Amino acid sequence: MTSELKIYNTLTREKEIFKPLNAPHVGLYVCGPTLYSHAHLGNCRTFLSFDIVFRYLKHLGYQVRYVRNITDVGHLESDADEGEDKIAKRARLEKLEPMEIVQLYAVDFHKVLDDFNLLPPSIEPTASGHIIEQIEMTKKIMENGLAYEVDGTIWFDVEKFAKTYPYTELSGRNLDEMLDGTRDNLEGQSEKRGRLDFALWKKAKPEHIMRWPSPWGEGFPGWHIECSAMSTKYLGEEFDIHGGGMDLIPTHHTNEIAQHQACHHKSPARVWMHTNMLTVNGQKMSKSLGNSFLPHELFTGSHKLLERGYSPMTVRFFMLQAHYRSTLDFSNTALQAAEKGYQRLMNALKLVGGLKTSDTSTCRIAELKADIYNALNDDFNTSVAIAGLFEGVRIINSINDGKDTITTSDKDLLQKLFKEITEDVLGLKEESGAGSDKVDGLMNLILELRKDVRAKKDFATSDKIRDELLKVGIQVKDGKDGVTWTSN
RNA sequence: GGUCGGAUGGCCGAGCGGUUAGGCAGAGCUCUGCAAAAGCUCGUACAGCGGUUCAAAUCCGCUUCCGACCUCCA
Repeated sequence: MTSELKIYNTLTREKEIFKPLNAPHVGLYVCGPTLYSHAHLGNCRTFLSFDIVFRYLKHLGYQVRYVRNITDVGHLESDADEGEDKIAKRARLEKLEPMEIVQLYAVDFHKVLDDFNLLPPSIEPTASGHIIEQIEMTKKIMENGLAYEVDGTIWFDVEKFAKTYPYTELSGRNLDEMLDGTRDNLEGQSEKRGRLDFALWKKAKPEHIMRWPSPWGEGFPGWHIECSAMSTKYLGEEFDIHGGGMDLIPTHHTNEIAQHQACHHKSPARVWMHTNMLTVNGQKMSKSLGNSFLPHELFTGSHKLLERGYSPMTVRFFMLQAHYRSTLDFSNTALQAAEKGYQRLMNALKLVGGLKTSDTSTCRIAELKADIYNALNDDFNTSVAIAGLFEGVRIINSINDGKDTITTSDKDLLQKLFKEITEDVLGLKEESGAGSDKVDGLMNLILELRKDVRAKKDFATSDKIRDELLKVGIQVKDGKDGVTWTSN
């Protein structure tokens, strides 16, 4: 019926047919957030993209174990040796326990992802909960001769590693140029042998709050080792998909692969997926540039660049209208367009169940279904899938207007398709107050009264009801077959 | 500076060798007490300059802009 699922693999730079290592099981690992501040919208886009991957794989019948870590230790501010743990620094500033901060942002993070209707991952491991695994992995890399100790800190020997393994495989960079470009700065970097070397384990300074005992003294794990340790623990030495934001490719993911190979002599993931950045006025949204949006600023419209607020589902739909490997630019007009489109889609979804059926169909539902699945199979092309859905919207409205007809079996197919793609795969849901018994009851009463006054041609009262309802976000529509209403 | 990506109609955004993307906005029509909604019709775009080809938004080259990475970043 439809094509096979193809996924763009950063490693090979092409779309490949997806073949799980141990079907029907699929292992998916995504680099999660570092919890030292609120997650901004750019972060959300990445997790949303992988939410689609997770949902669609499940929809196709795979049993997916989706692991997304939480980084609550490590992550140095710079790779200079006076680098300070980001979380510890923030803790000192706010006079809070590091774990208190982590907790604060973790709660916020989960709340936001829930607002966006992201499915929780199967496992959400924390770095602090896997110190032992990280130490064990570091030991093994040392045994394999690819790491060395300098004063309680363990460094990964990139140049030595690169003699037997393709270190720059993922980034496509030229190793010699990378070494050339940085060699000048080696002075003052006395601890490590090569400028590209990175820490697997860092010695803790006396003032350092987060610290754990290790064979090399008290310290904390390096910036990349957590993902290697945790992905191996929960998904095995080799698994199907590893993902994250594009900006992780040259350093984090490159080093992750290196560590993993140095330890297990094989590459961790078969497919590497990377999402593109969210931009504002053409520039990457990032904390350091100060152009990042917090989700709640977007929902309430409190950000200075926003004219008003936009609902989580509007934003979700907006992001899904672009492909995950393209940049997506954020603006008021784009958001407003998405809001309208999203509402139109949801209205059709509500309409489809009540469509009148006929003996014949004047629309081709099977074809529409194939188009949508082909789009999703083509590297999760939600943009094209949504275009297909809008073709369905047109069909639904047209049947509803009595201009097209549909058979019972076609209607069932269309309804199933709409429900599954919109709700299960794209994760869009109705978010208005509609649907609750109380609101429905109130609306039925109000519309009943309005019907009475209209029968008496009291249009002044009739219009007043309609206008006042509109002010609270409920739109009344007088159709041929009675009155309907929508809420936003 | 090095490396790698982009430039698509008023806006957002797919497509990446030949066929309509889609959404929003705009215009007209139908329906309607009015409105809204919905349907139909219309806008015929691919940064510029060369080249390859029967055929290019899509491939190649050059130019101009823009961005990302090279330092933590989703």
